Amino acid sequence: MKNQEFDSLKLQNQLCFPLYVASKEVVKKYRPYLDSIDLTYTQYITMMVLWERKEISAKDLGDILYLDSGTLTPVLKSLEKKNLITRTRGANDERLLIVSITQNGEDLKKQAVEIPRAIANCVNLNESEAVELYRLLYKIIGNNDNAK
Amino acid sequence: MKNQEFDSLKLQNQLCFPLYVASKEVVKKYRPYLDSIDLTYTQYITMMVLWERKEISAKDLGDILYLDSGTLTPVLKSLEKKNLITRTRGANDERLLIVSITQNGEDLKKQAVEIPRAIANCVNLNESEAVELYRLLYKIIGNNDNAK
DNA sequence: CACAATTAGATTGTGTACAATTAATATTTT
DNA sequence: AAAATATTAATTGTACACAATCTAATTGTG
Repeated sequence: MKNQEFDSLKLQNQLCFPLYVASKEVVKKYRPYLDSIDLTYTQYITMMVLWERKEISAKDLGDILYLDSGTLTPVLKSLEKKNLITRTRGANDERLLIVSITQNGEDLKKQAVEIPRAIANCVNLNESEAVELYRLLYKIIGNNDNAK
Repeated sequence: MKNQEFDSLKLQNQLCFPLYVASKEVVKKYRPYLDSIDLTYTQYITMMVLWERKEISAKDLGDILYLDSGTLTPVLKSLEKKNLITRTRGANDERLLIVSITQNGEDLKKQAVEIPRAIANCVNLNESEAVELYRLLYKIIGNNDNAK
């Protein structure tokens, strides 16, 4: 009886914990593939946005990736050092940092294209499970946005 | 046609990304509650194991939490400094670090018991969705173990 | 027993992740 | 227009997270 009131404090009963572990474990699965193209996971998701958008402000990039400038600034500097992106200021608004993909960055896309499939093969969810997980995760993320 | 081959590289099509974001966002929700009892998230999940087990080796703790000694060593030292745990060596095996909860650590449990409910109220999934998310996450984590 | 192999934890180095602060620029208000 | 406010990045400080390496202790093997 008395113990029941503490059951919620068991690791097994917390949704946050498997979320935290699954996230880390899946990111870890990317590492060998990302090592081969010399990107970290954070650099990789940054490049994924650039592969779609070519050019974007650091602000918009942070909104998409859920990362603030404290995280993004060093990531963007390291990508610039690898000549995958350039960092310039906005012409109309000097506060904006404009991130643009370079030819080098574009070329990297061809090497990265095999990665998602390789990962999908590691994460043994079937199609409908993956769709459902995707939906539930975005429900959590979406709720969060509303709270802002 | 040609573009389709790159669709997998869109952030929206990657399962890893919402997993990574949801994990961070949910952990972030814990922060105000954990601040009030002066614990970080990593310290909190460590204490959760201790609230159940009273005493455990650093090795077993790392296996449960999916953390290695590089992460765990400083976490345990900080918990020791707060007098929530003690760190001693195994009597039979000097290699083992035995982590034991203190009375202070036990007392903290009473203050922590409200946290899971508060978080559950933030994460707007209904019961069956939470159960399904839980199952899918552990399927991912479980698969991973098999690969080891 | 000796010695090779294994195991557990600590250390080192790199890279996030984020709160809080700061600096520069732009916008709004009076 | 001047002053107050807001916005964007960069910086600073703390805390993971993990690979790689190191040290000490234990176990396995001949």
